[in-house]
Amino acid sequence: MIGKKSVTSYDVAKAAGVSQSAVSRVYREGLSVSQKTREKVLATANALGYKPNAIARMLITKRSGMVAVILSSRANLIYPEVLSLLNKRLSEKNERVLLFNLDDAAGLDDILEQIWTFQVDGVIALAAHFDNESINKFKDHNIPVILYNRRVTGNSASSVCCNHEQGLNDLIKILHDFGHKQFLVVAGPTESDVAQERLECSIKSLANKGHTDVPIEYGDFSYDSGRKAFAASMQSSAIPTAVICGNDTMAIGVIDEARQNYGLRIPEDLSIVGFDGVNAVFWHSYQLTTVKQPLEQMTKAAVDILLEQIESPENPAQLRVWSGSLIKGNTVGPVRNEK
Amino acid sequence: MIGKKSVTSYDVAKAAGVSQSAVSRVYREGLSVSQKTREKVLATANALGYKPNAIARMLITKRSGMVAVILSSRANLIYPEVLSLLNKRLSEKNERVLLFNLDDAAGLDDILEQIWTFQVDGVIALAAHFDNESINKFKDHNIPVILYNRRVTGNSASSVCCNHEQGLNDLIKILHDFGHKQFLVVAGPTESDVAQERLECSIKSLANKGHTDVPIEYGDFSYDSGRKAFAASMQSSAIPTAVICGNDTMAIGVIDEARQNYGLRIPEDLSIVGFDGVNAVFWHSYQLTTVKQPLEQMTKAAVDILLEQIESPENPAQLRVWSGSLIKGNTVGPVRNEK
DNA sequence: ATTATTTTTGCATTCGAAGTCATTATCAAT
DNA sequence: ATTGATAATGACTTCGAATGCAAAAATAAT
Repeated sequence: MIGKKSVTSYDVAKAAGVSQSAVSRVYREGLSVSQKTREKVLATANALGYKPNAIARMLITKRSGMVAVILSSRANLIYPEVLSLLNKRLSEKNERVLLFNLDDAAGLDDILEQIWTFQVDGVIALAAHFDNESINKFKDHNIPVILYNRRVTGNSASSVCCNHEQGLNDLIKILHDFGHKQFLVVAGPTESDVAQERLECSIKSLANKGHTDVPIEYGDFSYDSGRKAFAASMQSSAIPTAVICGNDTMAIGVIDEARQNYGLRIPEDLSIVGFDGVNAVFWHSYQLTTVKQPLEQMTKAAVDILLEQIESPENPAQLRVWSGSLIKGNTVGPVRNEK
Repeated sequence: MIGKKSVTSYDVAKAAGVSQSAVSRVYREGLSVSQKTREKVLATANALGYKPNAIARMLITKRSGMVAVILSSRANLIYPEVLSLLNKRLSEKNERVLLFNLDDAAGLDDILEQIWTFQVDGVIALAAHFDNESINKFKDHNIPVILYNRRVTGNSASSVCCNHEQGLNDLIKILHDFGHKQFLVVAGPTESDVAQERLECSIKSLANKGHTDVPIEYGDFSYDSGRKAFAASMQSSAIPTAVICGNDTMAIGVIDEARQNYGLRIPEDLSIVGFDGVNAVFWHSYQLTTVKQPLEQMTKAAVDILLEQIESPENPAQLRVWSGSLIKGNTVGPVRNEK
């Protein structure tokens, strides 16, 4: 019962009375095989239950048909959706997803090692801990990399990004036009590039409107960290009337903290904006004003660019940026006149 | 520049002045190599940047070092967490995750095909559309399968499950003890086994307490479907005082629908329970009473059992069940006396 | 020192499909 | 019928590491 040996192309060849090469040709595109042989091979292959061995094929063709996707298990709620979209698109292109979790810088070497040995065709990276030095290693190994929401200096890797600057400009314009003057920025973890970029864009955009020295609290993208950040801010001297959060989940935390522990009404007493556009922003209790990342476009482009680079590695790296779409929720309103 | 050819064991062998076999042996466990050669090989390998080619190794050893994880992109929020945990545990055991998305029955054949050709060492399945017939095919291919929250008749596959019956008994006992008599069950999609089992357990448990002919509304595990289900129920003749939901996300939808469109207070006017224990149940606006799946235990066991079956395929399939832990939120209370 | 024993080592083969190349069959044109 | 052009075919080699086996070296026992 362990004698289950798999059917090989030789078995099919023998049974069909042709050569192994013939069998191989039948299973590849655009190779010269007569109609007769093709049918004969397909028939016997079917009868024997033959399936080409992907491993053997990888070895000789140097194409594994696998793309490494690297992500953090961080609280950033959009990653599951991104992953699902990526997987769908990649499988349309006949590539599989080999998944890697990168939570702290320590695990990086291990993952890189595996990526080399598994000879993946390409890499899509969504992880936070991913330094420039590592990115350059991929060029040495001739493995194309697409960065998701992370620009890189130099031309070593392509990237697809949401236009955080534009999104935050939109959000901050609304707040500014409503007359807000006391802001709080709740930033994501410092090791995250996305968090960093959103923070910088926020500061810059606020400065453009004449708001400087805006206080900053740091969180880790999680609900609880949003609550803590707001609570900390309320202990300080500068009480905000508008909070700009590094992502939606923290924004939701801020909403709950403000309501529960400070009796504030949203948006009458406090305006709050987030970023990402996760499902929960539409929930009635929150209705967060935020910017939705164009995930479909971004993932589609990520896959398209990656495949293009796999086919033609000499093509230059490219950067593509999409604007997010503003979601007008119910968490922003005119500043209340302090008595 | 395209001449980047990878360093092979032969290259190392030549440079180190030993045979290719020697190099190979250095990289495997428990094979006879002298201290001297080991060091010599390791040193030159390091100098040349040699990394064993996993593909070639797979071909000869018949172990791919990859486990297929099959999941639906369904709204079930715990999957991302499960996936992350599985990935972590599997990588500890030196196995990688090859990811497959199964959303409708149509895609199943394609996925199976890929699983055979990629010679994965095992499969962990969390997907809804996964019929018994397919499960049996794995036995033919000698590929062990672990089902997540899905029991199978016969002994063809192992499974790890949350004890839905116990969890629902706990929840329903609370509702019953509070005097509820008018129930509504909001079930998940019929094609999901988890949804099906939770529905059956709910019906049975309610019947044990003397509640029969309980109305049922069906959703698809999403927030919106929870809202719709509750709205539909309110159109009917039997107005519920307690709602038992097939998962947390739908329960949250029910809460919002009840509050927003029917002006009901939770739990004073309506009691609601969910199932899963996702993060959002702790959010202040909801504080859902629910049962948390023991994900850590389940994922750990899934991986342990899988590895065991990979090592010893003759071992019988096993079923392991854990009780979930009750989360006492704030969405359950005594039934209000109708005027 | 000699034999017996164990440990190291390299040769040759294997895994399964793909691709090169020379050969043969097929068909059309003259 | 003969030639030329094209399509189809199979023998053989390749990818890179693992392993059975026999030979060689190192060690132990006598």
